[in-house]
Parts: sequence; C-alpha cells; structure tokens
Amino acid sequence: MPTIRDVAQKANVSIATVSRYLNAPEKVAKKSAEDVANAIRQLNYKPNLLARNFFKSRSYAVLVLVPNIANPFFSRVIRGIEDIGQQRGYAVLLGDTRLSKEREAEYFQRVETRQAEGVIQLSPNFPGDISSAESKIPFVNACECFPDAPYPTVNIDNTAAARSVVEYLISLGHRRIGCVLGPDEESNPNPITRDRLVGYHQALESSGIEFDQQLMTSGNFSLGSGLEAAQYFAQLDTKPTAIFCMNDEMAIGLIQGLKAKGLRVPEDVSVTGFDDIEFSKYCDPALTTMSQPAEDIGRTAMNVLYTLLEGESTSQMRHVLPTELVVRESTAPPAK
Amino acid sequence: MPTIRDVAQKANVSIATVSRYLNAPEKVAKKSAEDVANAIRQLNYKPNLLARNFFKSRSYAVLVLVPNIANPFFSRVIRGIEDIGQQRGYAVLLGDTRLSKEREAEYFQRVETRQAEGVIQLSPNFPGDISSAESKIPFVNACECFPDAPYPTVNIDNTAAARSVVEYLISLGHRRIGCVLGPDEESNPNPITRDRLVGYHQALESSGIEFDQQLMTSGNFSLGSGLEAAQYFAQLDTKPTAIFCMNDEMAIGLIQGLKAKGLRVPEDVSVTGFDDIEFSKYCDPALTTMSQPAEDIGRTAMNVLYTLLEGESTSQMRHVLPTELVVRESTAPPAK
DNA sequence: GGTATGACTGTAACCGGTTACAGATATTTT
DNA sequence: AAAATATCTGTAACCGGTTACAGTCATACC
Repeated sequence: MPTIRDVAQKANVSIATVSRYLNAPEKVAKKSAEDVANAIRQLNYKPNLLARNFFKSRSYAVLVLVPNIANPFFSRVIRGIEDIGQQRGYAVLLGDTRLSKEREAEYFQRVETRQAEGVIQLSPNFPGDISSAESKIPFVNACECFPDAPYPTVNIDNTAAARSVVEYLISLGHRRIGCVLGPDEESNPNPITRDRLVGYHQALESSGIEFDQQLMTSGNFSLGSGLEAAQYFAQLDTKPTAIFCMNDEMAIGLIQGLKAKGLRVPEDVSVTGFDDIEFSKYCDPALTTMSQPAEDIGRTAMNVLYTLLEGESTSQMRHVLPTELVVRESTAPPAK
Repeated sequence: MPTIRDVAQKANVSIATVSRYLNAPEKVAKKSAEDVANAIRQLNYKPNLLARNFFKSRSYAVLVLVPNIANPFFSRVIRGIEDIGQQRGYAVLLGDTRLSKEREAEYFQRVETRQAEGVIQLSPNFPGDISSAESKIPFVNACECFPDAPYPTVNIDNTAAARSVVEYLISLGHRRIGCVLGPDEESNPNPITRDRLVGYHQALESSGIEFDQQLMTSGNFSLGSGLEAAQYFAQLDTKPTAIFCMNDEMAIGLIQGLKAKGLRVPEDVSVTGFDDIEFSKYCDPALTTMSQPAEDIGRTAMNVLYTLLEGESTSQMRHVLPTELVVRESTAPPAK
C-alpha cells in the first residue's frame, strides 16, 4: 500500500505538499499539483483515513442504537439517518440492541473509545452512566423520547396524534373504543405508550365518554401481540365497536385475529393503527392509521447530531414533526 | 481525555507496562497491575481505539451494502450479520445503496481508505473495479449471487426452491401457473430472478406442461408492483389458476389486487410468495411461501468474512442454506 | 559464590497522516 | 535598487497507542 511518503518521493515534493494538495489544493503551485496528481494516479494512492482520523481525533462515524432493525418503522428512520450521514460524510454504525442493556452498553463502548463520535438512540433510555456522560457525549434521542430528556429529541406529538385518531373514531359515532397499548412497565417505562394513552384519555374526556379499564389490553408492538389482543376483545361480553392500536403491526395482527373469530372489520368493529408502515396499505381491509414521517425523523435526528458534532450550540432541543391521519377501509360508523 | 501516558505517570510505571496490562495482563507483575488498575479507575481512562486501530492498521469494521434497508427480508439478514459482528468485535457500517451505483461507489471508498476491512454485499454486483480489487479486498456476496462469482457466496438454492414451489402447485392440480418475476434487464441482470425462473421452467417441464409467455409479468419486488401484476392477470382471457410470485411483497400486493378485482384467493386463484417475511403469516389469506433462513444467511456471511479477515484461507467458497416450503391458506386445488 | 534462567520493566522507534514554523523564491511597492 | 509582501515549499514535531529490544533484579542451580 503506497503511503503519502511514496507519493512525495515519486512527485519530487515533500509530504507536506502532498498533504496540502489533498486538503487545500489552492495552496500548492500548479506544477507541483500536476506532479502530485500524476504520482497519485500512477501509484493508485488512497489516503489512509485511519491515520488522518487518528491525528484529528475524529472517527466521522455515528452510532445508531435501535431495538430491532427488522421493525419496518425503525428501518425507515434509519434510512433517513443514513441518507444525511452519507451526505455529511459520516458513517453509520449499526447497533441492534434487541432490547438488551448489555448489548446497548457494549455498543456504547464504541463511543467512549472514540470509534463513534455521537449516538442516535431510538429507544427511550440513555446508555451508560448518564450523570457523568450527559454533558460530554453528543447524543440525540429520536422516536421514543421522554419530555424532560436532557438532550435533544426528535419525535412527533404523540399525545395530540393519538387524541386526533380517537376523536376521529368518536366523530364516526363510536363510544366504546378499545385500546391496544404498547409495553409500559414500572421498571421500563415507555414514553410513546404513555403519551398516546394520554391522548386517548383526552379524546374521551372532551366528548364526555367514561373511561373503561376493561377496554384496555397491552401488547409489545408485534404482530403476534395484536393477534392476542383479538382473543381478549373477542371474549368480552360488551365488545368495543372500535379499537385504537398503538402501532400498525398490532393493528394488522388484531384484524387477522378478529376476522378469525368471525368479526367483520369495519362492519362489526373499526380498527386503527399508528405509524403508517407500507404494509398497512395492503392489508385487508386497508388500515386507517396515523402517518409518521419516519425518514424525516431520521434525517432530522442526523442533522441535529451533525450540528452537535460541528460544535454549533444553536441547536434547538425539541424537534416535533407533523403527522397526518390517513383514512382507509378499516374504519366505519358503528352498526346502528 | 486521559491518555496512556497519564495512566503510566499516575501508576508510576512506563507506558509499555500500561499497554501490556491492557493487552496481556499475565505479563505484568501483580503489584504493577494493581497500580495500573487503580490509575485507570481514578482517571476513568478509556484507550483510544482510533490510535490502536491506526497502529495495527485495522478498523475492525465491515461494510454492509444493501439496496434497501427498509425491505424486511434484508433487514433480517442484516440482523444476522450484526449479531455475529458484535460477537466477533466487528462494527457494522451500514450502506444503503438505494440501487445507485454512485452511492455504492462512495461507500466502497470506505474500504479503500481503510475505514472498513471488508464488504458484505447483498446485491449481485461488485462495486468498484473488480479486476484490480478482487484479489485484495475481503468480500462476501450474500442473497443475490451469480454462480460464477470469484468471491465467496452465501445463499439458497433458488432454482431448487422455486421448482419445489411450482411443483407443489402442480401437485394440487394446477396447470396454468402464472409468474410474477423480479427485475432482470440486460443491463442489470438479477441472479435470483433468473434462477427462480429456471426452477419454474424445470417444474413445468418435468410435468409436461407447456410454457406460456402470456402468464409471465415482471415486478420489482415491491408491494406496488404486485398490485400492478394483478391488473395484468385480471384482464387476461384465460386466467391462471395459480400464480407464483418471486417474493412475498409482490404476492401480498397481488392478493390485494386480485381481491379488488373480485377474484377470490385461493378459490379462484392460488398465490405463492417467496421469503416468508413476518407479514406473510398475517395477510388474508395467510401466504403459502418458501421460507428462507434470512438471519442465518447474515450470520453465515459474517462468519465467512471473519475467516477471510483473520487470514484463514480454508474458507469454503459456496454456502448454500436450506429452505422450507410453508403451506398456509393462499393455495388450494383449482376449482372443478 | 558465581552463573544461568526467568520474570518483569523501560526506552524509544514506529504507524501515516497533519500542520506550525521557518526559509526560499517571486512579485510588488516605494 | 532595496524593501516589503505574497506565494510556495520543506523540516520536523505531533497524535496515542504497540512492541522490539535491552536491561534489571530475584531466584535457582551447580
């Protein structure tokens, strides 16, 4: 592998000139530039970025922590991150945590050892020791964010969005509206489950509908947990006429489960999702859902991290992106 | 940020001893080890891997090139890659090429400049100049592989798998079997479309069924192109009684399209997919499909790349993983 | 007691870039 | 023509680790 010294020798200049040619060509004389260019071509020289990055003490890489890359919503967010990263010259290090704290911590090591300069976390928690680290490590939280997070966040207004979905169901005439929640344990609180639940409550309240705990059941955002939710609702004496699911996968699983139990969607029960993943348009019936700008969330997160890395402190702390209700076939007024 | 010299000073030893403590603790005396450990703890020292990797001229990172990370099949493959990478101490650099040669080439730069040590490519082509590079750069091709590739490949036997799907349809009694192909242009040949088409032909042939070009239509592996395929088949005078789709997304799109045209699946027409993505279990009717071990493909690819990087040359060139036909609700014998 | 051996340690070179600084040359100014 | 300035260049130090090599010291052995 040729080094900058080989190039310098071949071009009859010093290594400083070669380095300048690569980084600030306007500073080298025309003649030297030509000689260097020829030498580089002849030797097929590529600068060793391991060396450059070491000297500059920068890796030009960011770590993305995601609970599950196979989740279509997250993978779209990552697409957005990756797109801007590429534009800005930053590599994306993938960290699929599989919800394991240990894995998360292992990945986080990459930042502490300088292999990545910053982190975009798509889960709600801060890996490592937050008190010692929060000020030092460029960190952006996207998708699942607590409102009091001490670092920049990028997400949607989950409360308002959930509220508007439920208000839409109410406007169709529904009064008994079930809800399939996401996970939210004491030990592992989930901000999006909480915020969307608040929106659900607000919608009921503003229409004077009484809350009924019976109509609540929890899932874990997977297709399978939607299917299980269907079992729950099917055995209820007084069934809901509509069900608000906190993501699309659970809604799709729920629809399959309801149909298997002989319930028709939307004639017997309306179903709504959340996220607007691509498959929602292609399930049967096509899913009414709240669309999130997934790629934009990713792009914004990467842009925010970029300003953090470039040392600009003007960076805004809260970034809230717009959502849109997409009405399809899975919702209808309740049967008389 | 404390360096190894700070630690050495605080522990009253030389930097060599600190380095040895970190890399080969058995070589340092108990007393020194304790002193160093204390110093490291007090200073909260983390070795700068940028420096270590530079000296060793290794990045401990691999580049994964994927046409579209949002594709659920690919994202599962990446999960597998990532899992083994993590175990082996390699970071995964994500390269979402969006089928652009330019982006692919930009990413490939990361290898030439030493920011990644090897490449796992999930598309069929070799980025950059193959003739000059093929011998030098550790490269593994997974998923979409040409049989004569001059580098290790990891995939399934697409021909045999497709053949067995179509044979299954024939065994149900179908004789007019449509096919939704993947992309495959002269300028951009696609090995999996080709191989699966060969399997389709073989199945017909061994049952003495004549090939009918009318029953072929092309898609691009997306849900939307499945929907379009439905338009094509619906306007045919003599419709197929079964349709073999070269992936699940197209099959799911096709089913929606057929249902919209008033055709029942599987009563009027059976549909099969390929891949067994998670959603296939939850569409209506649940999809009969050929299951691929996506995560295993990823794991195997990463393991092969690992042996390449560790310099073991025993590495086998062709890795063919097993598939399994999963029969669900979307297939049935033809009407009367 | 002298020597051989083994366990441990420190010095300094090295990896391949970047860049501060000083020096050389050409150009402009007076 | 001399001085001032601008343009370009080269030398050498530096980044923070790793490691070859030589050296010190304690113990074992004859």
